[in-house]
Amino acid sequence: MKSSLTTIAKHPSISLLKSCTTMKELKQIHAQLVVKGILNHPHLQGQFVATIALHNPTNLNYANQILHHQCHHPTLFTLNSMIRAYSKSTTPHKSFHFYSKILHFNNLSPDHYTFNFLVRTCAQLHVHVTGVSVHCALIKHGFEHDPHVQTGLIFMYAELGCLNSCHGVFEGVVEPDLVSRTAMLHAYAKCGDIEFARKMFDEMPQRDFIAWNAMITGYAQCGRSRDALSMFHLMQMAGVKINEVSMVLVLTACTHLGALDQGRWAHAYVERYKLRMTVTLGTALIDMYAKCGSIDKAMEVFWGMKEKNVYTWSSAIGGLAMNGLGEESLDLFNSMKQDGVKPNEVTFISVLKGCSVVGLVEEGRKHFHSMRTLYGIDPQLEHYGLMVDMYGRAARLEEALIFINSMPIKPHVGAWSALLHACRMHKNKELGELALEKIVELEDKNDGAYVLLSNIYADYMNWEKVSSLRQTMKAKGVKKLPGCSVIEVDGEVHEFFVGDKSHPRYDEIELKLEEIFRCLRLSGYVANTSPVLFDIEEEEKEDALGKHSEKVAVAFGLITLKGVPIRVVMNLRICWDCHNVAKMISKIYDTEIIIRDRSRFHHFKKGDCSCKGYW
DNA sequence: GTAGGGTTAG
Repeated sequence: MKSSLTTIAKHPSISLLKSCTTMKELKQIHAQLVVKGILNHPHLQGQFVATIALHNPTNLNYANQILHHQCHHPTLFTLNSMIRAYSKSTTPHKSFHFYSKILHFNNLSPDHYTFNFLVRTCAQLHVHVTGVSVHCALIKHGFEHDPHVQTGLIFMYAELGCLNSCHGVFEGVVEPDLVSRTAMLHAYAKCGDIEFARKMFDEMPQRDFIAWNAMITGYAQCGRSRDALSMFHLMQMAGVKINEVSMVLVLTACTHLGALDQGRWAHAYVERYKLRMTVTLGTALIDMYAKCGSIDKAMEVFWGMKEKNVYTWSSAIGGLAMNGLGEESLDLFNSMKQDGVKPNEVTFISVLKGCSVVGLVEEGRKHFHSMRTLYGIDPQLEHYGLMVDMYGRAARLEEALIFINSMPIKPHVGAWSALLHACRMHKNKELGELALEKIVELEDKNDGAYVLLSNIYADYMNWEKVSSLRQTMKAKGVKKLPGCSVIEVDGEVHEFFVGDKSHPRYDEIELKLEEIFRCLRLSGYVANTSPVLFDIEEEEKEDALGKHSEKVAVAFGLITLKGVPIRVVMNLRICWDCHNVAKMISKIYDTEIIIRDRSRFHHFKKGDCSCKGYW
């Protein structure tokens, strides 16, 4: 018996399996096993099914069929492998089918592996009751104290947003180690308590590179990108090993900050230390370059990547669209399909942006419909919002309204906001009023909507309406989100909030701003004070406008960055006056200015902007 | 022969 087992384990089919890439090859081996009548050998069956199921997610159905039709007595190992494979798939709920099989066979009963994989499934599913039932089941079967299962549970409850439950599980861990502590740190960060996560990190008896990475992730995910970068520098100083995951995190932080210099530094670091260029790392690089205004470099990285997944393609398509290169983004979408990569809902967000930015309405409609007909993807609110935006930019406001009214789901703030933006762009007061009404119905403190409508009134010099809108905002307690702009100089990130004078070189900046406005006025600049809602004198309005964070950041850029393009990232949409000023500065000071606002890039050069006045 | 912590696009 022993010898026959060894023979089977060393069966050439098994070693062949590992290098199998195509379905055809797998089927050949499958046929051999069936012909030789050894598929039901417990050991071999497990190996075969597990290898197929885990090798490639598209093989899962095949593994499932084999199990269903040809394995009459599946082993625990085989069924566990199926649960494991489904827990990582896009249909994790199917894991439960195999769990019930384990319960159904009298000779089988779930073990610690079963529950470990099942807990992963629940984390993927994001269904609280299911998670809790699995937790109860594993207690019943006596695996509550298994350290692997416990860590899995902490991870699962973190995914479900139940910090208390994470805590409960962690308290039951007899000897917390590096792994369970890191899982807990991750849970705190994931559930929004970053300070406590940090406390936990600081109090850890030892920390390895994964613990550091988890802490950096925590900062990056709650929007504290600067802290994420500082943490990375501390990690370097502590002499901890830095791997490609750390660099993905650094790049993500750079992307959010628009910190191109530090992003370039990270790229150089990856090359110098020959870190593994994984798909994730490559994608993070593409996204960083694209969102920091260096789209050529982004595409260079993109074309240099051997392996690309749907994230990689979507990033590149979205990056091109964001940089105003709509046609190129659509070409790339075609290449993606030719490459056999199936687009998902995020890809279509990028594609629709590409259509919208160059006004390709018919093409956009075609892609929108293909989502459901060709790919079985139900459009989400974002997709509807982008369609409205597309009609709106193309000055087809009535069609935009018809589109909104024909939505099968209740139109959201985003759809109406897209219409309102279009109304501002094409100066349509009546539709603008309707859009605001709808937005306020849904979200009565939406500052952006009030500001936009008041801008429309201001375009018509209807100051009475501007002022009455201002009163309404006051009465309802609507507060404008303070503008903030970020600029990177010599690898250091400077943040400017509107009205904040705390920057150490603020006096110099103020002098520079005065100089800029003197030059601008000589060239015929008249401030467009319409975005200033306050009930103040014209001169003061101009002053408030002059202190918009993007202007302060650009002024600082002019002082510090001689002959280098000025790159600014801001949190709001750029206002019309700042847009105008940036155009003029680019001409008068003969400098390139690249501003990334909430929705897109503006490349200012020789008095013009790449957005051609549409944003 | 299976398992625990960190990563990418909106």
